[in-house]
Amino acid sequence: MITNKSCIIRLSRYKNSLHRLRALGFVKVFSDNLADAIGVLPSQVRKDFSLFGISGNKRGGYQVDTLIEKLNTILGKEQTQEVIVAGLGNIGNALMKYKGFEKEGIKISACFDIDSAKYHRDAAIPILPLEEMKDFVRSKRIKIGVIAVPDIAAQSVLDMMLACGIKGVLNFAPLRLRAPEDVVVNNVNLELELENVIYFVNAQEKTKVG
Amino acid sequence: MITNKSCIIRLSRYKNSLHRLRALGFVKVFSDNLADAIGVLPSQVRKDFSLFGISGNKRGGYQVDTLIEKLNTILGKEQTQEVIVAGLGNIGNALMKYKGFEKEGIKISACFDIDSAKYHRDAAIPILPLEEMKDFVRSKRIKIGVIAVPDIAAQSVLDMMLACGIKGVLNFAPLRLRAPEDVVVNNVNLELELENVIYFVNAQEKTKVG
DNA sequence: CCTGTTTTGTGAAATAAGTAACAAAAAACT
DNA sequence: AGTTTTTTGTTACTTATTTCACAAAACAGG
Repeated sequence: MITNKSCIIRLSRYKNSLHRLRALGFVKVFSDNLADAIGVLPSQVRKDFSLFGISGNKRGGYQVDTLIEKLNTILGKEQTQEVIVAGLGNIGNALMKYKGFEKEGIKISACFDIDSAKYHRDAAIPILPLEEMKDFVRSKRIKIGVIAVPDIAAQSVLDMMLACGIKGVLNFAPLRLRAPEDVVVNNVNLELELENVIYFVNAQEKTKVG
Repeated sequence: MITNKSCIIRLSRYKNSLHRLRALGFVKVFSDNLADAIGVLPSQVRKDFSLFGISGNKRGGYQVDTLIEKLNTILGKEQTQEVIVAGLGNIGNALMKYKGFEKEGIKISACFDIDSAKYHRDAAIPILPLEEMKDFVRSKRIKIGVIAVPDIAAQSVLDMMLACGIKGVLNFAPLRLRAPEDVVVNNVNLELELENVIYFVNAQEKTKVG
């Protein structure tokens, strides 16, 4: 099992670029096309592929269709992935309306919230009470959850998800959650991402002056 | 200038943890408290601090207040950072309503969109036509922008921002944007983050079986 | 004031990640 | 058919990041 997160992220990027290239009429690509597209060196592309046993043709490059298929297999996208969302605040709402997931084979199957005013059982994406999470997740064998609840509730929602059998979580709450080793927690922290930009802009300014 | 992005991200995390620790009554902390809080080793904490010339007291640890101040200085947070947002779709909307920024000293000064139905000049955060970006950004000397527009528009919005003098961008569009070397572009791609979780969950499953 | 303990700060060692280089394969051209 | 060109796949090299280890400083207790 490859544990290098940035390598997996690159695979996703290759895949995205390949979709665009295919739309432009490309039937085969070379490592330097992909490298250009995502901003790395061609040798990085070949190395990444080599790690996952993806091979092309010497001088012939890679067949776009085959490559996309292989990447989808590696990334676990042969079938639609169902996920649940906890928390129907700003972020939860945006995620539910977000069009980007569907075309990537990701389906939000339900949203869970604590506020009964928000429940909407018959919506395209049903909004259910937290108490129903266990039944829902177990019956549908869902493995992936998104945490979009306020900080204070995040750990208890994670614990609830774990109890339901969820094995991977995307966490938007800006704190470190405790989970067993075999559970994947990926954090997205918007303040932090912005702070990062701010730091580098300031640092840039300083070096320019000094 | 330190160019190690993950190091800067850790600094932000230390700062966030320190706020929580302070709220709990901590006056001083040790490297292993912070290490625990963000999930790294104590030596990593000390090394990060050492890189930025942050020092504590041997045996006495670090004063929480002083440490927060130093981190804020490094992260460029002595004064409120103003940012603009382009695109009032799902993500743009969520960002504008999001409470997390304010307490981090980040202020969304305006939002720009192409759709005249959305304009709202007198709102707390004004929603303005894209054409007004240049005047607005220049008069307020804003350096940071957020791109939350559809893929196809992303590059042209970035170019517009660059022409306004924006020096750092947080990009939510799932493609690589071209920008000069001295401009910071930080990408947040939600599909990709989820795909990453999906990959590791699947990989976990496989190793368990095989 | 001395001894023992704790915790920092840093230079050295280990690990991980990225880059370069080149032989081998495949296609194109003559 | 042979030669040239192109592009992969992999090994070796380089750079970056993390972890270890320990001396030096600071405090506490007798």
